[in-house]
Amino acid sequence: MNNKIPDLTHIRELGFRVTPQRRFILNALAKQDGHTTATDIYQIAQKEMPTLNQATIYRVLDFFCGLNLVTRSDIGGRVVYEFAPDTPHHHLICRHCEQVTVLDDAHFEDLAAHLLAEHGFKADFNHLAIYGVCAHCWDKSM
Amino acid sequence: MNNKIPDLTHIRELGFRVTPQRRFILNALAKQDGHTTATDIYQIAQKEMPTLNQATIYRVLDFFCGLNLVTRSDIGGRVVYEFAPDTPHHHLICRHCEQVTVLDDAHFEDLAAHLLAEHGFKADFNHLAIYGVCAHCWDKSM
DNA sequence: TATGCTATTGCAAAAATTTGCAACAAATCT
DNA sequence: AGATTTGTTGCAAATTTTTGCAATAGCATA
Repeated sequence: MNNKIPDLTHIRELGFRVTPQRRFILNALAKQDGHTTATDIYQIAQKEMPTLNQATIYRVLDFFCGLNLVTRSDIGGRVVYEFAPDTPHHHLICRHCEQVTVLDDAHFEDLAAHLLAEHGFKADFNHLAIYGVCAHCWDKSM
Repeated sequence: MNNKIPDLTHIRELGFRVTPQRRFILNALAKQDGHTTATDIYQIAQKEMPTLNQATIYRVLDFFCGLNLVTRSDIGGRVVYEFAPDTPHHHLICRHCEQVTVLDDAHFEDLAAHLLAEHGFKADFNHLAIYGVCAHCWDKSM
């Protein structure tokens, strides 16, 4: 469980505002620790902050993604959000069992250097979703 | 423009059916040559195949993605589909100007080998969307 | 060519997501 | 603390996407 309460104050220096809605949503994501749906957050809000509007949830989620405070990915057809951990990482998603494995960012350093040298493109590999077949499912199909 | 008419008959051998709807949607994607929205297809259908239902479009698009005949990606917040070209490729997307550059699959071979050796994960890097800043925008911001 | 099985479609309703706009409320300045 | 500015929210309507189910139509088999 990801228990640390995310710090939101620094966004003020970027010209944005710290609002109760934003605090609530970021905390909700941090507590969920994993793949959270916009609807998940709405349901949590029904109990703890019933005035929170759905549209706001979508807008805030989008806002956080733009700041890389939150990552958005499409896992198994569902759009899920995740509080962005301090260490960048990625997901290996098995097409068979949909099991998700965390992959360290280090694997992408070579590739990033390559893209910069060859295309002048400064890539930030932020929370990539890589599909394939995991070892377990691969064994079974043989 | 991608003018070749995609072959759909081989899916029959997989136990699926070749329907006019599927043919129409795949051809539409092939003709569009690029990032096509579900709504784009619906609008084309209004003229050329008015009976085609929206739900069918989403279902068929999903079906094609599952077969890797079509790729689905999230570019600038919009979900776009693309007829899967014979040569696998990826997209470099600039966060500033949203310009999309095509990147050859070859860059990922090392990484794929690495994932297989270390995690036993057979990755298929199918049409990745890599975000970052392109050379042009990077220059301007300095 | 006719028949049967069942994958696929259309329809309609539900659910999810986006958008414009007026009201609200953070943050800054006095 | 009060006034001002303008980034954000709530609301309601529009749009997009999903879902259950009955009807349809591929296509394999005879």
